[in-house]
Amino acid sequence: MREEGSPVPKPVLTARGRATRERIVTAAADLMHRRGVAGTSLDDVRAATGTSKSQLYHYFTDKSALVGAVVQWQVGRVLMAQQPELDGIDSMADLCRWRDRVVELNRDAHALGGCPLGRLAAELAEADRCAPIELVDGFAAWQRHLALGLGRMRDRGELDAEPDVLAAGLLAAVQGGLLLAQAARSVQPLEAALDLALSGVAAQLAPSAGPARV
Amino acid sequence: MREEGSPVPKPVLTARGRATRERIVTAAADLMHRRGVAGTSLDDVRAATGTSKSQLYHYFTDKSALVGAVVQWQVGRVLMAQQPELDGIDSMADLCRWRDRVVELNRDAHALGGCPLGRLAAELAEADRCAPIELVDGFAAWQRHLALGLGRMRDRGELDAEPDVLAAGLLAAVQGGLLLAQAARSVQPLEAALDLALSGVAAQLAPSAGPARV
DNA sequence: GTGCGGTTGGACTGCGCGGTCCAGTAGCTG
DNA sequence: CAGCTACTGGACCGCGCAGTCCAACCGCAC
Repeated sequence: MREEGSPVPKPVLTARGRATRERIVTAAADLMHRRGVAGTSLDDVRAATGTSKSQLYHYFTDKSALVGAVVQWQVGRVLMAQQPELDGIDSMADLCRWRDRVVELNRDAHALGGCPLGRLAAELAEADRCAPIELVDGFAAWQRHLALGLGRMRDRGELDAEPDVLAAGLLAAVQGGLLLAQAARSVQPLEAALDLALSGVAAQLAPSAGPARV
Repeated sequence: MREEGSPVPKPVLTARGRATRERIVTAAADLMHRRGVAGTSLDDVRAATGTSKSQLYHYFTDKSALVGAVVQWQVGRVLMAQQPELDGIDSMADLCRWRDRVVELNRDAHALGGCPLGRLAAELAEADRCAPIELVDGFAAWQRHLALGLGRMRDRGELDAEPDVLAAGLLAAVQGGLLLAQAARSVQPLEAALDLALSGVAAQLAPSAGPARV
């Protein structure tokens, strides 16, 4: 889904070019996370990166192309931040460890900013226009990672439910929890959301495995 | 929280004035729900309401004041749309009926737009600046309605958990589910989120009551 | 050295935005 | 009727925005 031979001409970049492009994307991602996409002007990005207007338009056709790159970058960053807990899910205890990791990440950020992907999703998905594909793909990838772990649990007979549906519910709990956490400036809603969702997962553990702590 | 003798002079409004003001708020709420706050200009509102610039500034000191009024109006509207299911919660079956109502509302909207409050929250709560008080109050009111119902269940000995925490988790499930539903253009994530959360509530029913359908 | 293409700086443009201002009208009170 | 005030219409302003353009600058190949 990246680096493929796309229909666009794909301008060749030197090492210096790639570095500049990445500087732009990371700074833009940070600004857009803090102030929103609409609240971030290209001049802001220019000032934050010490670049010039022509550079922005050299590497990106327009602002929406930059936003697309930011979305892709944030998807990778969010998934990376949950490693190795996300990919290591193989039991109810692992799931709780992942929960703790997500809460810890939000606590480190002082419950500010919410989820970068959630923020982008809320702002970019308008009623008329569809959410950018990169964003939908990002959520799908996140959900798939969760579903893989839940699938392992099911295959071992520990879990008795559809992994994809559970994963969607867990992801929603994260997003909703982070949204309320940001509004309330407290991690408490995130913890409540995750605990309730995990309790729902635990309720569907196979009887032989017995109940787990939540 | 409304109509109190606030420190601002509170200009007296005639019947006509009130009607115009309400026309502005409702149209602005609709536009901001569809295109976001930043994506809605005062000229858009002006055009949609057939009013003039001076009228907007006659009833609202500036755009942020209009946004505040929109938030308050949406809070009322969202809570109203869930009546009577929201206030009638008194058992696990009632909770499921409320779930069905929320899903139905989103299905009617073709899974577009998400929750008006969620959208406003994501856009207005920036990392630096706090979310508007009206919005935080709105979420708190919503959570309180849920907690009241859960509290009734607990008082009857049907439920064995903290109503406030459960309510926060449920609200997060709604918000996250709606966010993902909007991104995916499908009610499925919302259903998964609510089912998982309700399963978590069911898991905390008092033993004597026995498990309920989820 | 020369040539060339990726790269950079920054002035410039057109426009849409939030916000201001003032003159005019509707509608109520006496 | 007069007079007051809420209300309305619309021209206007300054600014910040996305996007354009062109001249210069590297750094590598030969």
